Amino acid sequence: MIEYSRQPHYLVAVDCIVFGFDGEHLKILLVKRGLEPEINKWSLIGGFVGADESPDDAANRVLKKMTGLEGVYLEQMQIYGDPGRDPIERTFSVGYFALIDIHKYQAQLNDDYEAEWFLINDRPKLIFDHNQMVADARKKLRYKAALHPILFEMLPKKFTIPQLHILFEEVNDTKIDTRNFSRKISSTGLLIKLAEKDKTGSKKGAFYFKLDKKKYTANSQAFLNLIPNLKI
Amino acid sequence: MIEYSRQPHYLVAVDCIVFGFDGEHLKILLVKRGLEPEINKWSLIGGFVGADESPDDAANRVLKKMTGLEGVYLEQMQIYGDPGRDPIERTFSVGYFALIDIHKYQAQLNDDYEAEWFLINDRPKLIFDHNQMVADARKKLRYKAALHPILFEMLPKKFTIPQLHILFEEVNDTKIDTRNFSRKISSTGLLIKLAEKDKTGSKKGAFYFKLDKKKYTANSQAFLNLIPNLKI
DNA sequence: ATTATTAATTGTCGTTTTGACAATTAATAA
DNA sequence: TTATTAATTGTCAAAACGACAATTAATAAT
Repeated sequence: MIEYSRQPHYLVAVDCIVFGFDGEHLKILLVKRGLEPEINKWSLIGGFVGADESPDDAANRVLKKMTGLEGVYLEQMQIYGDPGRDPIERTFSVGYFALIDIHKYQAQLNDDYEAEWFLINDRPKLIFDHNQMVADARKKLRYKAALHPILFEMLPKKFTIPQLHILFEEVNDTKIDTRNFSRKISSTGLLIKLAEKDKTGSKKGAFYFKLDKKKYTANSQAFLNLIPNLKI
Repeated sequence: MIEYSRQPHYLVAVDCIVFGFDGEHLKILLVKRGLEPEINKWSLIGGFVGADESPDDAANRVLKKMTGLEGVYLEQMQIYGDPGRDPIERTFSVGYFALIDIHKYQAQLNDDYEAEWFLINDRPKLIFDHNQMVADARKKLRYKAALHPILFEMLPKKFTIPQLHILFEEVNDTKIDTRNFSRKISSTGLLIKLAEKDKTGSKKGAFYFKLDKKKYTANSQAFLNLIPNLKI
């Protein structure tokens, strides 16, 4: 008879791929690892799941510590649990991706934890299977963002259509026609046009928009087909 | 400094929601639990992750044992890890859902393991958080099946359009217009019409179809929008 | 042999969505 | 006043969509 006591016990951790957008490029937040093995090498932000917290709790705790932010958009990807993925001891890791407004990130934490933002396409090699995690996160972000309005999570409260446009192009690594993009975004009914314009970067200026929070909350799970000619 | 040795260690398990289709209704496979606590109560099929296997390995092992099948369609849902979800000891469980051809299921295993198929809408209460897992699995199955051609995994090699139609209606718990359904399924180009007809259940008979394996493999990740007026 | 019955199969049409395409507008700089 | 630059908006044909019911192929009944 199988009994609990005879079963092997393992460490369980979380690792977060933190995405941000600086107005031009998609970025991820990495830290220099603070413990052996592989100390001082670049890794995802993460930590062990404590005795009294769920994996989601642990991810939120780690995010709070490393970004200063609470209530971040967080999505569980999958569990990474190949034997030997951690050379010291069998460790399972629950992978998450997080979307944050990079401007809310508390920059002093860079020094505190040796954290740094990297361009998604120009990042250092990471420890263990973290490179695979990043690849998986990018794929899942692309998938989800094609169907659901989640990319707003990476923009400030006021943003312009051109900003949103660039973000979509960055995430999907493709060019999107401005006319069709505007029409599609507009047809979601999720945006509210503000009177103010963003004059940085152009003479004409681009109108600011904000999210219609009510509709956004109500429609956050809606299928939207936001990417033309989508193939995954 | 955080060190591995000071961290708590936990049990890690897998639990599988096994879906099948008997031609009329969606069903799930349940077993009477063979160990304390909650022995002899209905539960999902599952087991602990062994020292030398990944969670995917463990899920496949458990599925092989309980259904006799290998290479089953298996999809990881999420990890269940609330403290206290298992009253004996902190245990994480990786939830999977599996789609199998119910006719390939080896029925003698019913007796060997006290396993039984239940209508998805008429099933016993399950142990721990397994009821939540089933609800999550149903939702995820619906989501995935709306976008990707995965329901074929629950049908035999030869199947008819009416069979497929009923399966879609069962999964989505809604009526779907036959004309629009046929057109949409046909437009995927995934089906090959056979000469043979299925005469059971109607005088006219319904033509058998089979999957175009090549296109299926190539398109298994394609977005298809298979459900009309989809809201999730 | 003809008709009745039953379920499978197929077709139409107006509306909406899509994707490919470039001209216009609003502001500042020259 | 004109030039410049980026934001914004419009058209059109093709495809996809959803709502709708008639026809067909087989067997059973008369």
